[in-house]
Amino acid sequence: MTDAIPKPWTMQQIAAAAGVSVTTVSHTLSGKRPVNPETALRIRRIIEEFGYVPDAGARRLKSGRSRMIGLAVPDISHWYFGRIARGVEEMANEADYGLIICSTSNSDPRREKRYFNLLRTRSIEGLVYTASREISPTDELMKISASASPIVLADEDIAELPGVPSVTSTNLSGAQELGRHLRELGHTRAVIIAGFAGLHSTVQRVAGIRESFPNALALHGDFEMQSGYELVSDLLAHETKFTALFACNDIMAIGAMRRLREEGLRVPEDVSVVGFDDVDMASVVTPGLTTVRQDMLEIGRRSAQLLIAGLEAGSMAGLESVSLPVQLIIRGTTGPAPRFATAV
Amino acid sequence: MTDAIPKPWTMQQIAAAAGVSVTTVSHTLSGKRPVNPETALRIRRIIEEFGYVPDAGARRLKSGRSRMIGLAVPDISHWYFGRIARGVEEMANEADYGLIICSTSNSDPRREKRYFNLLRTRSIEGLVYTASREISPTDELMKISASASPIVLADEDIAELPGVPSVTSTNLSGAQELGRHLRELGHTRAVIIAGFAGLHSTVQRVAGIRESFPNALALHGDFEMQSGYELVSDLLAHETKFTALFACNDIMAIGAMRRLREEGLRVPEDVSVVGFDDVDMASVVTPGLTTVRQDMLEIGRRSAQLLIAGLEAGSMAGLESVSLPVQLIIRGTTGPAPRFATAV
DNA sequence: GGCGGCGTGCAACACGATTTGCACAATTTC
DNA sequence: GAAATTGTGCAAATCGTGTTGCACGCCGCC
Repeated sequence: MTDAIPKPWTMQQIAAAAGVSVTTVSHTLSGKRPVNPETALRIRRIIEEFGYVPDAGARRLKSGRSRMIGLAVPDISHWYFGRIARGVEEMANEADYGLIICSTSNSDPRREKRYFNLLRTRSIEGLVYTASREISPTDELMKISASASPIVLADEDIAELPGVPSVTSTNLSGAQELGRHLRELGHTRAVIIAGFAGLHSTVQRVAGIRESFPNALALHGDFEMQSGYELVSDLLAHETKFTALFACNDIMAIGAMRRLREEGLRVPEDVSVVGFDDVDMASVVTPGLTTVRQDMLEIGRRSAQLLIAGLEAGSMAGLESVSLPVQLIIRGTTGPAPRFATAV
Repeated sequence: MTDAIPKPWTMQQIAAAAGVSVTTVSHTLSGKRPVNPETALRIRRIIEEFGYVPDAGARRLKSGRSRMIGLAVPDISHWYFGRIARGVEEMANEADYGLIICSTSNSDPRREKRYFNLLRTRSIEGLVYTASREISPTDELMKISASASPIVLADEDIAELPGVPSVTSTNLSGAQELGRHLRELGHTRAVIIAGFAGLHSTVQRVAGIRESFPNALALHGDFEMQSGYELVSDLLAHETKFTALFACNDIMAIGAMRRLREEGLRVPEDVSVVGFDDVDMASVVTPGLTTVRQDMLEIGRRSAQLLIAGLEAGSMAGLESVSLPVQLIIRGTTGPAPRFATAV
C-alpha cells in the first residue's frame, strides 16, 4: 500500500497541532465567536499547511444543509440538455451550491427512483427536473412532489403538479410566429412532426401552428433525428401533399430534411422546413434551418434561481412559474410556396 | 408555513414506531446480524409505509464512504463532453455510485479549486478529470494528484502526472490514417488547424499528420468553430496554397469549411477537409465530414471503471492507462487533389 | 443440573463538525 | 473596592447511522 488513498485531516488533529480545542478552531473558521487574533493566525497557518478542509458530511449532519442541488435530465449528451445543465450549474455556483447531475436515460423509472432518493437521503436539498415524456400519475415524481419537496420543472410544465413551479419558453407564441411566417410565404398545406403527445410543450407548439394551418396533419415522433427521417418516409409513402413541414424540434427537422433530399425534393424550393429550439446544428446545416430560438441557458439559470430561492425561504409555496420569450430565427430552409403545389 | 419543506424520518423514529431499538432496524437493513423474521417484517413494513431512507450524510460519516464520484469537464454543454459524461454516468450507476458533474468553465481556476475541494471534503471519493488546456505545474491538479488522490484523466494524457492513470484514444494512429488517406488522394500541401499547443492529444494528432505531410503549416486554435473560421481567414489573407486542411477537431473543421465556402472554394473539389472526433454534427453537414471517430462514451465508461476499481482496491497504484482504438470515417469532404494545385 | 452455544435484542460508543453552557481572567464602571 | 462587562477558551452535548460489547433466554450435550 505505497500509494494508498490518503486520509484527510480532522479538526481534532488541527486543534491538537495548534494546542487548542476544536471549539476554537471551529470558531476561527466560522467567526461566530471572537478568537484571539494571535491564536487565530496560528490556527489558520496550520490549516493552510495541512491543507485541511472540513468534512462535508459531518457538516451537513450537524447543520442539516448539504448545499447541493440536483438536476435530472433525460440525456446529458444532448446539446439541448447540456445547455440547461450549464445554466443551472452557473447559478448554483454563484449561490455557492454544488450540483449533482443525473442522467435519467429517458426517464428509466429505476434510475429516476434512485435520483429522487438523493432528495430523501438529503444528499441534495432540491431538484431541477426536466421531463422528456409525459408524466403518468403513478410516477415517482407525483409521489415526491406531493410531499412538497423542493422541485422545479425546467423546460416543461406539468398540469398535474399544481404546486411545482416551472420555467418554460413561450412555446405557443413561438409556434404562432412560425405559422405566420409560413403563411406569409404563401403556404397552405403544412404537416407537423410533433413530439411526445403528452408533453405540454408539444401540445402548445402544435396548437400554435394550427392557428395558421387549422387542419395540418400531425405525426408524433420521439425528438430524435431518426424519427424525423422515418415519419417523412411514411408521408412520402402515402403521397401526402405538403409544401411546409414543421418539426417540434430541430433534430427531427434535420432528419426530415435528409429524407426529403433523398427523395429529390429541394429545401426550400419544393418544401419549406422549420424546427424549434435553435440548437447548434441548426446554423450549421445547409441551408440554415429556420427555427425558434429558446434560451436554454436562461431556462437553466432561472430554474436554479427559483429552486434556491425556495430553499432559502424554507418553502416552495409562493414561487411563481416563469415563461421566457423566444425569438424567430429565419434562415434558409423557408421560402415561397411553390406555384404548382398551391394549385393542387 | 403550509408548504414547508418536509423533514425526513430518522431511524430513531422508525425504531420507536416498531417498538424496537435502532440497532435492530439497522441490522434488518444491513443484514450484518440475524434478526427475527417476524420483527424484520414488521420493521420493513413501517419503513415502507413511512418512506424512510437512511440519511446519506450520517451514513458516510460513519462508514467513511460517500459512494459518489465526480466528473470535471470544461463545458458540459459540448456534445463531446456530454458523451463522456454519459459514459461515466452509466458505469457509475452500474457500480452503484452517484455522480457529481462539475463544469469547470474551461478550467477557471477558482471553480477548479472548488471542485477539487469536493475530493478533500470527502463529498466525492474520486474524480474523473478532463482537461481542455495544458496543465501548468502550478495547478491545483498537480497538488492534489501529488497526494495520491483517486483521479483518472479522461481524454487527455498529462506527462507531468506519472501516477495518474488515463483513458485516451489512439490519437497518433488516427491522425496517421487521415494523413495516409489524404496522401492517397494525391494531396501534397496540407495545413493544420491545431488545438492548444500544450495538449498531448494535439501534439499526437499533429505528429500523425506530419508523417505524411512533414512540413505542413500548423496554426493553433481553441477548438471552437469561430477559431477554425478565423484561422482560415488568416491563411487566405496570405494567399497560402493548400489542397488539404486538417483540423484537430470537427468543430473547427466545420468553421473552416464555412470560411472556405465564403471564399468561393468548393469542398472537396478545391480543398479537402478532415476533422477529428466524429461529433454528431459531422454527419449532418453537407457534404459529410471525413473524420476519425473516437468513442467518447467508451472513454467515459472506462475512466469510471478505472476510478472505481481503484477505489474498491483502496489504492490507485497498479492501474494501467488505457488507449482506445479509433476509426477512420470517410465521408464527402475529401476527394482527389485538384490538378492545378499539385502543379503549383 | 451445569455448561457451552446460539439466536435475539439493547445500551453505548464512534464518526467529525458545530453549538451551548460554563469558567476564568482582564477590564471597566459606579 | 465590589460588581458588571467583555474577551477567550474548554468540556460536553448534538446531528443520524453503524458497530461492538454485553445480557437474556432457549436449546442441547455431557
